[in-house]
Amino acid sequence: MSKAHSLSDLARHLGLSPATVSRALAQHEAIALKTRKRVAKAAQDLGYVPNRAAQALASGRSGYAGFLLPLRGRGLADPFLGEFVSGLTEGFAAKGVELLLSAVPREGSELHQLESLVTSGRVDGIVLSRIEQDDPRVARLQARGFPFVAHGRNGADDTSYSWLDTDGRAAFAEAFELLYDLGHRRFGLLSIDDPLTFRILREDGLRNAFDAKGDPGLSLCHVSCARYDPEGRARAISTLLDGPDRPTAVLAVADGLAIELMAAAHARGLSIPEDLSVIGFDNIPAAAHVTPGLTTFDARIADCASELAAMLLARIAAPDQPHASRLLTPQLVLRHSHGPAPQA
Amino acid sequence: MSKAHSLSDLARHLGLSPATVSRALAQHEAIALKTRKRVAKAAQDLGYVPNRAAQALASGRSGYAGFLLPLRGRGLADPFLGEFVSGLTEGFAAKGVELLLSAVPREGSELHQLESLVTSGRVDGIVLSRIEQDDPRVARLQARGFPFVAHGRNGADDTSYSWLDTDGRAAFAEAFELLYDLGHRRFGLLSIDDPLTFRILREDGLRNAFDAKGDPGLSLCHVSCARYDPEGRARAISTLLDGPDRPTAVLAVADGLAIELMAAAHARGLSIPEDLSVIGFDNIPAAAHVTPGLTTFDARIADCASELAAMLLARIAAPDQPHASRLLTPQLVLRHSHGPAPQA
DNA sequence: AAATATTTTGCAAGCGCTTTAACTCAAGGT
DNA sequence: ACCTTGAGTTAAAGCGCTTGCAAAATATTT
Repeated sequence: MSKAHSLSDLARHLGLSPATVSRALAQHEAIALKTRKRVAKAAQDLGYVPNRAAQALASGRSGYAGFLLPLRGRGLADPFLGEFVSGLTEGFAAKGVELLLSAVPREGSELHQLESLVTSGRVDGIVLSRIEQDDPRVARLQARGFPFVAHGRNGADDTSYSWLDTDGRAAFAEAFELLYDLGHRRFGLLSIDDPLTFRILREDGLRNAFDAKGDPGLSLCHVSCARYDPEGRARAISTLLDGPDRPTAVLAVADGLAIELMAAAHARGLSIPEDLSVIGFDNIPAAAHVTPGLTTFDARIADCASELAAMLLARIAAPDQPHASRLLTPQLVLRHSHGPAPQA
Repeated sequence: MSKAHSLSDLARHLGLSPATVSRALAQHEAIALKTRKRVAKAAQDLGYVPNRAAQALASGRSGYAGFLLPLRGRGLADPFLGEFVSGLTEGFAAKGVELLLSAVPREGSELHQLESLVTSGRVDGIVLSRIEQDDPRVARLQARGFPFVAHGRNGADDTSYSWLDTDGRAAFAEAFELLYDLGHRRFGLLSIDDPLTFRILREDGLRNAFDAKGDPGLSLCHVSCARYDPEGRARAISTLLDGPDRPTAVLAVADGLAIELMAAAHARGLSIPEDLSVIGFDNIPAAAHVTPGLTTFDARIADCASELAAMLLARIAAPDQPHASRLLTPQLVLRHSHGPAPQA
């Protein structure tokens, strides 16, 4: 049994035309079911695997989905990205699509990369993560009419593209209520200063809940730092911990920040949760391993990612459908980094 | 200035033939440097980006490198894989190549996946990680004469393919000496039971150093567990910790195992390093964050990965060159999980 | 100036597949 | 018996690029 290396080999072997074989393999309705089965069997037996480049060239679709991996920061060693990309890969794999990981150089322009990814036809669609306010990537892709889905959204009810997001606003409000009920009155908010929408929404959630109390005894110390600047983070944490009237409870917009805060607190001889309650966001694996376990919100990152993969494939298949959006409510994971406010 | 969407558009615009433009963009020597510059400028100005599928089809090279991501286990949330894939992506990106992440389904066959990846022409080369003894993937790829590089090696001096490895044998011997000099005599070895070569080499290193002492007062308790089985790990750890003559020093073949061991020891009221010294391998980020900091070997995973990327590209470019191999010596990172043996 | 060497460019043939439009053939209708 | 119809199949035209070979243009030699 000789191997079939190309469609026409296979067609010849079957006594059919390449056109029919191509359609049969693609499960076209027009081809008799019997023929389809016969072709599938022969393909299997002869070990025929279609050439991807030829398929792509002829059909105009590459069969790949793209993700831009920022090399700034920790890359996939960032627990968020690791889990996210893993989830994407799995979500796409379920539909036989592979993920093209395109690295954004440390100093390079993400937009330029996007442009080339799109116009070279390397991918049929793109997943964007960590959406910023008025994200230029979104604008660019929209202008091109290129299929994409985003993890995160520009405004609270943006329907101009397809997105999936975790309701950080509700989550932070919930966290505030929890801590308030535990007697906390001096709050800290540890955030970042990029225009990432997730931190803005989380901050909003806290601030709204805070303001809604109308309690004059309440204070909120909001500090933020650059995302990739360890010293900046240390400074922000120091502002929180070393100022007068140190907060008794701090919400951090991401687990990584929360964990750093905990370490800094320990270094200062504070104990958690007795002296300081800390709540994070995302539920990265480290949150469970740290001592005490970090109370945080489970964003189910991998699930979000595979859902996004499915959404993208749907968009690619039907670009004219209205945009889908999905707001997931993260579950509060109660561990041991929060507790009653210390007695004054 | 109208956009050039295809090579021939660009050629027409320049008054050259597509052939010349193609060669000019590829920096062929045969094309006058002046022409090359002129073409490059025009391409830039008109925003021309070559179609990747067409290039691939015509040239027979896809321009992608492949990596099989096992979905079993933690995917990229596994700190090793996250760092590794990050490093690969970066290494390839440096040469303008992208990484195709092909997921291996939880229950699927990695070999089948490999086969299809290769014969469909989706990738020009493949990076294999976590090599096993007599790894079937290696055999398959060798049989096909398909370019690949491996992280890890079959035997200590295998020259039948290109690999890069971390000298775990030397490392574990070094760790043993360190602990021996600190007075430890009862040793534990926490390993896994897959036929992965890295654990075999590390075990070897320890055992050789152990045997070389010829000290009758020395004992070694070697336990192992399945890689993805939490209960199995717990059992193995229990064997180590709860048996008679508990070891005073344990080497774990991977940081993850070491960290689990530390947690289990803490749970049993043992303190580290007073009651038990622990040394791991890889230096994953968590090793630094755990308390006490884990003494381990820095495998510089990301660097290995980018080096592997470069090696693969070299192989793809010159498949007939002799195989390269590289043995890196990991640095011992002294933190606080090891110390003098407790007094009997 | 002719002949030869050298550099530079172009022609044309694919690469292996998809897809439009057309074709064949057997069954059903009148 | 003839036309219609629709199911099943195919011929042929690309998709946008690379590349072997040949041709044209220019430089060098005699």
